[in-house]
Amino acid sequence: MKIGELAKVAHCSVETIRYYEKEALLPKTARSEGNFRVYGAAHLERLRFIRNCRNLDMSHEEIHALLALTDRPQDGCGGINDVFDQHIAHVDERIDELMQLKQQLTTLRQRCQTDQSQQDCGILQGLASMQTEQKPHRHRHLG
Amino acid sequence: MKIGELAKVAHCSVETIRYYEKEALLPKTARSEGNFRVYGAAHLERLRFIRNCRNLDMSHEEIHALLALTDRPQDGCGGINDVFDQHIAHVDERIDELMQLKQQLTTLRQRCQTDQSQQDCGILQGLASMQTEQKPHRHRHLG
DNA sequence: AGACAACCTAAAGCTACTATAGAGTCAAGT
DNA sequence: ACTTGACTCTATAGTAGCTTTAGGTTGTCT
Repeated sequence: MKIGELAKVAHCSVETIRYYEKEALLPKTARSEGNFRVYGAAHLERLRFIRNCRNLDMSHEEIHALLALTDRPQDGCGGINDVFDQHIAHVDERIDELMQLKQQLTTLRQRCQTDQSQQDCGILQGLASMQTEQKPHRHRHLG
Repeated sequence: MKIGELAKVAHCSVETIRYYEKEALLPKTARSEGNFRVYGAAHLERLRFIRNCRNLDMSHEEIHALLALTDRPQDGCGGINDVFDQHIAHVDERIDELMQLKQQLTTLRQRCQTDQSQQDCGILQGLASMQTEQKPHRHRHLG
């Protein structure tokens, strides 16, 4: 199977596959005579694994960790569970942050209900006058 | 006021201020004899505005739009309200996505409660076998 | 033989910064 | 006067996870 077909069955772009190879999430493949990448079932399985992890918003770092763990099947799955639990914790944190954010936005939004003069716009007043504060920086891969 | 002092009172880094200038969120300032940037109260106000928007997770694009609107005070604040409403909608969408994600993660997590063999690990089985699907791509600045 | 799709590599672009390198400015202390 | 140290300057690269672009090669069809 060539890269285009793999991309189709795995529902991702050709460029993404080449990118994963460069990032060592996927191994380097054999090449055809004309220097085309050649893939088999094992590659598809690994790519599916990666794409599923990405759909769960895991970072490449987390996926690398998972793949390294699965490369040592004799170790059991405790480490895998740990990576998973940490990721769930990340998602929880981000949800909490966004809920607070929404609260702030809604409160501010209520300060201007109509299309009035900018002078009187409660949103603009709020944005200009709020005390700017430091935000604790968050987990980047969850935005 | 020099850049270091502005950074302190606005609670952001010197580098961020220079970056905002390059991005045209802040105007180019006058310079001192020794080529240092010189700021006044108006700059501080604008920077506070920007930082407050960023704390509300608005993108530079959104902030540019807001600033352009405030540069025409005679237009009223309807456009500003629109930008705000759209941003709130973005946050809502992202919260919904993360809630669904959490649901998936939790379900998957329940498939493996103990440190067992990888062969039997329900999480690994899930990651390997789930149908990979296209995700609608989300608003980048909310992660 | 010529056209066209699919493939190749390398490099730049995206967001919103942060970090680094190397050089210049300025005020205080000796 | 000289040095030290804090602050400033510009330019460049790095971050995550791709996407896009440019320019060239391979393979297939007519």
